[in-house]
Amino acid sequence: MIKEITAKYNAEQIEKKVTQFWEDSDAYRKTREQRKTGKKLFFVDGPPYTTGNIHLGTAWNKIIKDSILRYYSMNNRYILERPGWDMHGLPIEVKVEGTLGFKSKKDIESFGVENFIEKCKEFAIMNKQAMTAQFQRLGVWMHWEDPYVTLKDSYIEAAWWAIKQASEKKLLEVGKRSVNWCPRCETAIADSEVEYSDRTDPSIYVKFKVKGEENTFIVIWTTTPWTIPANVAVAVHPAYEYSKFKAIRQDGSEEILIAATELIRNVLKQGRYSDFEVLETMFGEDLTNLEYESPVGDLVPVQNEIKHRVYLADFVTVENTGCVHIAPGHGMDDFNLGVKQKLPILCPVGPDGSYTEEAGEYEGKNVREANPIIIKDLKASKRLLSEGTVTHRYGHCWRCKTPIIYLATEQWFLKVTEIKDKMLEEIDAVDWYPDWAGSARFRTWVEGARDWCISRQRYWGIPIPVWKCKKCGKLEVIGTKAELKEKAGLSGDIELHRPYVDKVTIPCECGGEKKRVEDVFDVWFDSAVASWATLNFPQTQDQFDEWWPADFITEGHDQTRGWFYSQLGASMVGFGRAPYKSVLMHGFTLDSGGKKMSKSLGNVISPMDIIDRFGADTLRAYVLSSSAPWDDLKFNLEEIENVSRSINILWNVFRFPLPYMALDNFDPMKVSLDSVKDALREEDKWILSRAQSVVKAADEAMSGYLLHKAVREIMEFALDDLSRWYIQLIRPRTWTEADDPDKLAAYCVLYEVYVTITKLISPFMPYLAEEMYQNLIKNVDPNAPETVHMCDWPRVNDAYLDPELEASMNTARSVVEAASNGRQKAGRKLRWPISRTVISPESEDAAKAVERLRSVIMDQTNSKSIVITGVGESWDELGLEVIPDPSKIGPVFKKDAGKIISALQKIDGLVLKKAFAEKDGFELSLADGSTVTVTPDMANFKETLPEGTASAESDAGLVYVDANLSSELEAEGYAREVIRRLQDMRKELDLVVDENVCVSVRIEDERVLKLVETLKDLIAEEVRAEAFTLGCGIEVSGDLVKDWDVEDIAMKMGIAKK
RNA sequence: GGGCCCGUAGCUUAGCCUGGUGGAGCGCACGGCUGAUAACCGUGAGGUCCUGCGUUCGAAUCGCAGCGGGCCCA
Repeated sequence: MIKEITAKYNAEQIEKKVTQFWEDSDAYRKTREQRKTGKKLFFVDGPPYTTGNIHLGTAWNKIIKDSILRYYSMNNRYILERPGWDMHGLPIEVKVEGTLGFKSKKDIESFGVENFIEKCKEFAIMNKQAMTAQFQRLGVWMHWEDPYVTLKDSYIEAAWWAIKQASEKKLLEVGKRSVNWCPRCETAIADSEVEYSDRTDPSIYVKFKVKGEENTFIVIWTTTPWTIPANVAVAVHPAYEYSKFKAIRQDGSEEILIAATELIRNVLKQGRYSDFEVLETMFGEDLTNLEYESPVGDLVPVQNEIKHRVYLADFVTVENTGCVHIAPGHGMDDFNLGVKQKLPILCPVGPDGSYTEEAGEYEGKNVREANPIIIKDLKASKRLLSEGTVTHRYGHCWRCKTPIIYLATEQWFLKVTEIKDKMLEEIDAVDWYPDWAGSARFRTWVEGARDWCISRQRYWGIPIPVWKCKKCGKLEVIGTKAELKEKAGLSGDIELHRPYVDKVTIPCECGGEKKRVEDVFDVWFDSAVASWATLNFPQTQDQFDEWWPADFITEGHDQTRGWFYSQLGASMVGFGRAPYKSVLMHGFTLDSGGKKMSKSLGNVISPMDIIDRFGADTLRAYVLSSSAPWDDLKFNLEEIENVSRSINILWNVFRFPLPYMALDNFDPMKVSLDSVKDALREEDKWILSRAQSVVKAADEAMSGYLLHKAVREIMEFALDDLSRWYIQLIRPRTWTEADDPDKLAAYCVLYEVYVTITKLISPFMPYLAEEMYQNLIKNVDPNAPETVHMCDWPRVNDAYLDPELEASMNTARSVVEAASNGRQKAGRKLRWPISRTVISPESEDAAKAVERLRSVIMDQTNSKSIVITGVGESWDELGLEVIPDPSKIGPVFKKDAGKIISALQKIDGLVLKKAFAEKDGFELSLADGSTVTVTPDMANFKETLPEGTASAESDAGLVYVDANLSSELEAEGYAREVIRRLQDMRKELDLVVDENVCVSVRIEDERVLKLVETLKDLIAEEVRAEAFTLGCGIEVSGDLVKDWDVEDIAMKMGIAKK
């Protein structure tokens, strides 16, 4: 049977109870199991890093996923969705280093790689467990017991398999390149791991002395003085004009400088020269023979072995000097130019960011610390033209925030540039939500992509499965653990992590021994293989054949460069196609001011705090409804409170009929909607239609992943249509005590609508939906599915759809609002009945609507009758006031005009208007007995309201409220006032709803007393008074006695409990 | 510096694709209701639709330029 429920929505209690229920009933597993015959849907979860607690962004991400999957499941999709965990990589190494107090790789080496790896593993597993619990509290249904984890050997094999594919397809390459390097982590990092932020660096102009020319210098500019020891060339633009000019100082000293002509003034300003004289102009290409001397040759001997020259390059811009310092060991462009021109790739800097022996005098110094020393040396050798600082965007390591440097080192690359065209084709084959996520954003990113540096000189990651012969240099790429064991001649099991796998050697054909190259993969490569790793490929084939590729994935827009990209790249290598068919790109969570949440700004909001305060369903409803998925979400606590209030109303809606239904033993299994068909009122049909329309709208929204629209539609229906309207309309019906069909009809309709709405909210507010479902449906129907999440999504029932009725109800609601407005103008409270509400409909449709919903309007306006005039006609009781027009009367009647005006104002407008309608003049009698003829242009008309009435506009047309009181109406008004106050006192006494009482009421005003006496029985019945004394000067007593002022009439009321 | 997205009332937003007097919710003020009651309803005030220029009879809507915010990149 349907049960009564708690007065207040208590999220914590409900969520606890439902969680327990889901667990006890094995609800998740059964729900998936039940859809086994449905159409398959393969979802791949983008794995969060196991580095700590979940944050608002990851919460939103999982909530979106869960809502969509629940919706799909209810639509009979058989879903595969293992949650994933990204458990390798620098993010975790850096955290573990932090807890151990490590500062560099040396600390790790002395701690022992094996110990370090175990710590990383421990850390990742611990966080995985904590984060799992947090996701579960959000109500997210995924296969938590069997997630995919990147640290498992089987997962590692999935990555190895991919890299072997790359090798076989000649897409894997090893070579020396200039890469982003973190001197703290002592590893290469990918472009995608570089984070840009402002930083202040030196800004220096340096003079490179031209060989064989006295006192002549090329001027370059740099923000990295530490790269000067690695300089091998200067680049100029072939098409720019350059000048050789004499720069003269105040003291008369002179130098001959070379720079772009346009930038001469800048160079002069920087060097504080006072005058100049151009000696010669030329194009960049004319400068290529120029040779120059290193400014630090004395300190860095290797510099003296290099022939420094000027080269041409298109990347040179008209900034600073137009001559660019080239150090191929320390810059991407520099490196490329170096390769092209076969320049020496000088890189006198070690992995820890300190100069090597090659740097001569600077050996051992850290490059950042070396900046001021080099500046000092340049100054000493008179090669420094100017010195300053500049604040610019500079790359930092995404994990430890150390400023990156570029180092030319040996690295492994995936040759993305070779498969780029096919990748772009695949982008077009994928469905993107919104469309521009793929067509604009992702496409632009892929178009600009470079080869992907996938090697890292670290410990905690998937080891790169390449074994290299120490003797002959031959490389061997291993695809699986079995292959490795076979080739190495191993029998027992091995773990594929470092350092264990490093110990495995493979005999080489040449008689030598192959050892693994020491690098591990870029952690982005881990998640890149998730779509097949989660299907246990390459270990098994059947699941892969059955499910791959993914039907759907969804992640934040930062994943354009991340997971959307890495997956596409790896999958192109492995299978030559995209691993996903459709992608929803969602936004970021920002603080209320639109700034990103970060620890340093101190504006981070924990989703767990929100759940503790408001519950998971509230957080879910909030993040889903407050913005379109792809827009950023400005987190706003006030809005959470609003959503919380809305859910409380939904709870009240749900709760409202339960006591009555319980009292009446209403059993929806026995009384079907069909059986009360004939008793349905218009409003019943209306809410049934509305429910269908909402299902339709929600379906439409969900088909484009417009979760915000779906949730808004549903909530609006619950609040606006159900709570604010339908329930108000049916309240009196639920109070009738007899078993009349009218009440039953209301129950049945309400029940039907509740069943629908319970299912509608279930993907979005799964806990609340379950709580409602168990009481409303499972309690009365033992054959119903065990959980609401096993139910089918409501299907639109066209038989209930009645768009015309929905439109009519809107009109009727507008009329009621207008009447309410009119009452306010007339000063009559709703409690006091009015004799008539008059509606002057402006269209046939409006008239029909009002006619059809006459009884609704009558009830809600508390009117004794509803009068509808003809379409377009005014209410015939309106008066017509004549407004004379002095500007027309004056010229005709001159000094008599005043008399005419006052006479016109006095006559009945209706008479005058009628006369004008018949002929063009009216004989007006003046006060002195004479008559004049006035013409239609001399008078305007204004409608006037009868005494005691007021009007307001509605969608249907003008609405008039006749608030004039008859003694019957007045009696009822006072009676209602008395009833309401007695009810108030019953409430105060905390009486049970049907508890009888004894009531006494003293009214001093004789006239009012007489009026009230006429309705004494009604009052007694409404307040359940067994004994009711009413009179003037009587004794008032009881358990509660109160004095009241009712519209300036003093009353004393008492209630005595039985 | 580039790509994409966002900018509408104090706050959160609809409308923008397809041009025609900007609509909600919250908050505020006033009023109402009182067997959902720590709930609910009505009315009102509140808008340079980020700014400027352009297209057009007409621009929140289309175009261009700029400003602010976000993500990504250089």
